[in-house]
Parts: sequence; C-alpha cells; structure tokens
Amino acid sequence: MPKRNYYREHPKFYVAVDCIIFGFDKGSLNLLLLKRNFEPSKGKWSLMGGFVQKEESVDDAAKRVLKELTGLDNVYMEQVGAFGEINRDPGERVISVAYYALINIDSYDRELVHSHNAFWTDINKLPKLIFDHPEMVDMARDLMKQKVGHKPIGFNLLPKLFTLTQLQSLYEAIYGETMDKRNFRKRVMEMEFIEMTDEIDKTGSKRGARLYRMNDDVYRKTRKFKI
Amino acid sequence: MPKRNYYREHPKFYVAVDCIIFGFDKGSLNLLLLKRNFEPSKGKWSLMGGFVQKEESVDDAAKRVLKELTGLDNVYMEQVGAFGEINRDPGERVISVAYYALINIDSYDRELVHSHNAFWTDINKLPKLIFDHPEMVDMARDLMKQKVGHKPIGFNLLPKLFTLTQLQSLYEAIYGETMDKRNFRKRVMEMEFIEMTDEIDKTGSKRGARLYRMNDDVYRKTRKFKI
DNA sequence: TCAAAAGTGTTAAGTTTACACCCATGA
DNA sequence: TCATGGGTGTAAACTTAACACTTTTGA
Repeated sequence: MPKRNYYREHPKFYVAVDCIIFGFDKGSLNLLLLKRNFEPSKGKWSLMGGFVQKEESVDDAAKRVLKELTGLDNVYMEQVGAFGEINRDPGERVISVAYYALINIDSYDRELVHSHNAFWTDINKLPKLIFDHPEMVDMARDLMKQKVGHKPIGFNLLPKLFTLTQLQSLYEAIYGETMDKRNFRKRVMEMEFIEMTDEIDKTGSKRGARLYRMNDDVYRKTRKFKI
Repeated sequence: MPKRNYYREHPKFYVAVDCIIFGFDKGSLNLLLLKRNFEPSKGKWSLMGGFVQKEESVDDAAKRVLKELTGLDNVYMEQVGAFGEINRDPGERVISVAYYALINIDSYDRELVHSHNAFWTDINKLPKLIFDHPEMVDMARDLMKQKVGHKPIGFNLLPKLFTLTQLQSLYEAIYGETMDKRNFRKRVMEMEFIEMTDEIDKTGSKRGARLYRMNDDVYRKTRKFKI
C-alpha cells in the first residue's frame, strides 16, 4: 500500500472547533461566552469549543459543540476559518476551526447554558478573551456584518414573527449605526418574502405593531435581498 | 498538570493545506494544477498541497507549499477555509485548509513547476479534480471574485507595469462579463494610487498603450477602492 | 492606406438619501 | 389627554449605465 507511506511520515494535530454564538436582545448584539470553570485557563472568559472526534466531520463537531451548550439543533452556522498559529493554545498545539452561529435568544436550553457557566454578553462590552478568541470574534463579526446585508440570515436572530421596528433595530445593532425608518421600511416592503401577517404585537407599544414573517420558499424563488 | 488530561483523550488528525493558484494570461484566468505522478490518485489532477508540519503554523505551511511549487515568496494568499468531511481523502482522514494565491504568471520557477508535473489550465476548462478540490476551487473563485471588487488585490495577477486594457481584461475574466471601456477607465483614473507612468507598452498594439502602476503607499492613505 | 488597439465626455436612468407629521392606544 | 412607539411619501443628490467616434502607427 503506497498510500500508507505517503501519510505516515507526517505529524498529527488536535483539531478543535470554537463557536461565536450571536444573539440579539433589547437592541444589542450579544455573544454567549463561557466563564471557564475548568482547566486550562480556568476562571477566564472564552468561546465555547470542543475537540473534533474521529467519527465526525469538522462541521458536525461545530454543530455538536453548539448543541452541547444550547440544546439547539438546526442552527444557522457558518465557518469563519482555521486558526493555526503554533502557540495559539499555550497548553498544547491545537488547530482550531471557528464557526459563528445565529440563534434566537429566546429559545435555548437555560439549564445547559447555566451548567456550562455561560453568559450572554453585550458585544460592545466584551471581557478579555483567552488565546486568539478575540481575533475569531472580530473575524466572525466582520463576516456576519458583511453577509447580513445581502443574504437573509439576520432573521435567525429574531423570533419567527417580528415587527419592522425589531428588524431595523437588529440591523442597527449589527451595523453600529442608525438607519432612516422610512427608507428601511421601503426596502423591506419591496421584498416579497418578508410577509405581513395578520397578527399584532402589543408588547412593545400601546398601539401595537404589525408582525411580519420571513418566508424561505418565496425567498428561494428570487434570492434577491439587500438591506 | 491538569492540562495534559484535558487534551490527551482526544484524537489527532493529519492537517494539510491545498493551494488554489491563480494566474492571468492572454485574457483568461488560469489555475496551476498538478497532474499527479505520485500516489495516491496518481495520474489524476489535483491542487498543489502538503501536510502541516510540527514547527510551522498553518499559514506558513501554505506559504511553504506554494514556494515548493513556484519558488515564490511574499505572494498574496488568503485562506478559503477548512475542509473536514470524514472521507474527503479516501486514503486516510485528512483535514485540509485551502488557500488561494494570486501570482504574476510571468514570474515563477518553470523548472520547479515542470518537476512537479504542474500545468496552467484555463479556469473555464478545468479537468476533473480529485477529492473535494472542485469545491475548494469554487469557493476560492467566489471569494476572490467578491474581494477583487473592493480591495486592490487584482494587481497581484499583473506585471508591476500594466496597461488599462490589461487591467480591464483581467476584471472581465474574473467577473465573466464584459465592461464598458469608458466607464472602466473613468473609475480607474479617479483612484490616485493607480499611477500613470511615462512608459509605453508597444507589445499589444502599434500605437502603444500607456503603462500604469499600483502605488501601495498611496492606497494606504485612503483605502478606497471600487471597480 | 488601412487594420487594430488606444483613448476620450455627455446624457439618461436608476438608486440612495434626507426629511416631518399624523395615528392609535393604554395609562 | 397625553406620552409612546407605529406608520407613511416626495423631491433632491448622487451614482451608474449607455453610447460612438478620433488617434496613432506598423505592416
């Protein structure tokens, strides 16, 4: 078997995944971070991570790790990239692949999150993170910020039914700037796949606000999106 | 050392890098591909790749592998992402990190390339590639196409001095569509860091065309680019 | 002298931005 | 009744797209 020789001479590495988990709450983007109650770096803040196992792909490892923390399946995730500096983890050489996830902050397993000592943190008030996790976060933010403007991924951060005010406030949080209400709504209403429902949300105002819904099937027909 | 235990239980993996090497010649984008004269998959077409070693970062491995093939240092490279399906390489489990590189097709080590049995191939007439290399190529193309419009990375594919016709033809090859000559030149001439030289290229026409140059220092002052 | 690539401005269409008031309701 | 967030249209500024002819020169 000539294959054998070809591979055998080379070193092997631990491969990990790290998750940048975005949530949106009360006008702010948040990350779900661990205050580590385990070694290494016990007591410090980090992203949720884990090691890739033999019987799973790297993408599957990321899904598993996300589920271990949040209990959630079928979450929108995207790879940020591989981080491979030699001493990025001072304990051992570990090559890590970062992923970001967009979850609805109202639906996750609070027990699990609590048991991992994880907390939602305002993205503009992040604590110091271990290793190269700050770079992972920065890259994830940039990637997400850039993608959210031309693919309808932001809806993953909202409940199924949302008001246009919520939607605008989400985009303002992501872009870090305010937007014109009339122009925003004009753009949204031109997109057929953002459907008005006949429901009203009375929690945010006395008058109540119309609830909208994102329709994936309609989106797939045109795939046009721009906010 | 509690660290030890934490890592020891986990499996290790071969980690490779694969390079999508772009060149531009006679109006076409080209990739530098290997017709493998070694196992595994001898005789088939593949990207240039190699294994990450103990004493190098993943980025450095990509640079090394690119240099092994082309003899070039200081090449513009960007990570495409990690590819981690379990059976992506049928020989052994290997996790690969793909990078694309932009090189000037007039300056590389022809001996080295020949000794690796590598050939430039028109990107629109690619042979069947092994493993998941077609996906790597597609992702690299998309990434590059999207980046080349708002960062001045395309110049890496051209000689230091280039004509505006060459520049336009490069962008047409990348975008896969023709562009309006006057509009194109208008945009280019508004960018201060694309400097007119006093040299003329007579190889492409009887009349001769003005040669231009990209000035990095001037670019850094504004960082505005849009084609 | 003519073929072949280089070079050059203007106008219309489309897109984006700026901007202010009335509405409905519960407290 | 009034404070609060919800909802609505138009015009100016800017950006993008469409378009055709003259110049230079070597073969």
